[in-house]
Amino acid sequence: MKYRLFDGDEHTHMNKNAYDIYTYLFNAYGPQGWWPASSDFEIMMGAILVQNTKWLQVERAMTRLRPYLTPVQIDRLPMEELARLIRPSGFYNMKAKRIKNFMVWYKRYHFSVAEVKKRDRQLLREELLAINGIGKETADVLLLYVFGIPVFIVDAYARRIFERLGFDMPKQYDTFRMDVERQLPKDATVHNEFHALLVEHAKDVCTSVPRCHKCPLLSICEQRIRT
DNA sequence: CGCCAGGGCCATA
DNA sequence: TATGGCCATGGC
Repeated sequence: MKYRLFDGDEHTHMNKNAYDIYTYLFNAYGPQGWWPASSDFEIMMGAILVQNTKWLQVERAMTRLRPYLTPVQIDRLPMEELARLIRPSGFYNMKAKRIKNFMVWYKRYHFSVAEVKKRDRQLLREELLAINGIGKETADVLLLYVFGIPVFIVDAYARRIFERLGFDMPKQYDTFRMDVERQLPKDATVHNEFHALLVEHAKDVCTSVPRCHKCPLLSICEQRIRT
């Protein structure tokens, strides 16, 4: 038996589960104040470094990278040197190249977040996705946490949590993303917190795939239609 | 020891 | 469209 997340009329209360989950998590954990970085550029680097890696490894890499943590310096850094610095994050050759690819794009905006923000949202997402090494999740992290655009980030944690709660999951990234976005206010702050809260919840209690019967979130989700 | 983490690309069918 | 191999470190 599975629960359906996104069936029915989107204007009925039956279709507000994503927002109910958000509300529960926010009340349980409080505001998270993400992304864990002290500058926009650090968020950009972190977004790439965290690909399929634990955050602890990103912190190690970031510590080594911090003396060079400005766009101009990273842009100047030889690929081999960059790879050496970010080694603890794993996949360091790939990621060094991906950072370089990203820098080529960012340079077109004169390393200015304000410049990028002038761009149309849809176009901006497409531009980011056109960079080799920037996939949908990484693009959405940048859109949300750097450029303040309200998007739902579909990561392994989000999939795992919704899966564990018994939802019949959309397979496609954008399908899942848009289904959730439809249920939340188009507010960057809400999406910012939601993603952070899902990560927090995942690290807290939802640490493995098998279904959890104790999670308090289940009582919220059980109000849903059964299939 | 083996498993896997806040992915993404590319080749193949 | 959908898998599978690949990239690589460090914690458990």
